[in-house]
Amino acid sequence: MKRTSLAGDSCPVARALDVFGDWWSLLIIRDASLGRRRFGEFQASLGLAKNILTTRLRALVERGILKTVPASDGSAYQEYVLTPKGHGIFPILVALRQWTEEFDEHPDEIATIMVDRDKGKPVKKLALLSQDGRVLGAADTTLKLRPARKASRRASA
Amino acid sequence: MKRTSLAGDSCPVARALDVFGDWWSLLIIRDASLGRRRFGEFQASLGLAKNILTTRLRALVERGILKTVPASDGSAYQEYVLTPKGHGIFPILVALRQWTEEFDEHPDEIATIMVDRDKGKPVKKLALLSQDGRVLGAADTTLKLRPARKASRRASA
DNA sequence: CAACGAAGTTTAATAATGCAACCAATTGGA
DNA sequence: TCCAATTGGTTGCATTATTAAACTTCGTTG
Repeated sequence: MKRTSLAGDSCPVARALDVFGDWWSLLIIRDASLGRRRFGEFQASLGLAKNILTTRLRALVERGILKTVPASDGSAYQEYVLTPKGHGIFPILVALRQWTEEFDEHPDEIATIMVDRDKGKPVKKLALLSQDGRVLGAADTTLKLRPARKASRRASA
Repeated sequence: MKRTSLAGDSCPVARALDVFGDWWSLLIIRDASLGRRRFGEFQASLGLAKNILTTRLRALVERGILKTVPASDGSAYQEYVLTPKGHGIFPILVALRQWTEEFDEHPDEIATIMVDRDKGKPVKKLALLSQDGRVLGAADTTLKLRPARKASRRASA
């Protein structure tokens, strides 16, 4: 079976999914972005098996999403915190959240809303803008082949 | 495996992942948003096993992301197209794409860039704004308990 | 109407997941 | 200081998912 790896794919969506596209990683990242850091915190919050959590944490560290830091409350245990690369996933979490807010069949089951810390008011929907400031929908965009950057650096197809 | 269902979770991120958080669904949705509609197109593009594709397509139809339409080129086969709920996933695809563009170790392997159809220029990064127009980062946001919905007042925007 | 292709289904092997039990090091407490 | 509980795992085993490939069932084509 050997779950097909998407790592070599040329599509950036696939490449992202290859890094954190499994069943648990994004939830771990969500928890981390909410300030959870300890193995036990993740395990209690997510309710996943500990061996799976071990595997996932290791993979996320390996891929540069999380890093382990020695302590924080003085104990000899280690903690898992987001790297900048991990913090960069935040917009994806927001997009997922907003999709549920808009399309879920049971919005009454959603417990939380995202607000800006200053005013406490709900944030606006993520907006995709053109360089001249127009709001773009899916139909207003296209994909173009990435212009070749440096010299000849043709990896695989 | 019995992949634990996230359907009943109160976190909107988990609820979204429950719908299309598996290994293939988002790629199928990506393909659909690029205009692919036929079983064979998806299979050829994604290179996944046909039985898996069958399962995934069925699940996505069941969950209201895709719908089957009778034809389009006159043949008696059916096609799979995005519903509005499915089109709503577009920002998530954009967010995934932009994360890879920013953080991938091998950006030279990314084949395409997203441009606005009018000008052909790259789109800007998704921006999260407060209601008064400030750009918000993860640290500028918090989660609040969703206010209980009043029956008489109108639903929130 | 025979052959071909599209769209699945079935089957069997293999890999990922979940659960529970186990274990070593750390910590807290008496 | 010594012991018990907690933390952070590891190990086995049963269960479920994924995969590739062979097989089926149509519709389409020559």
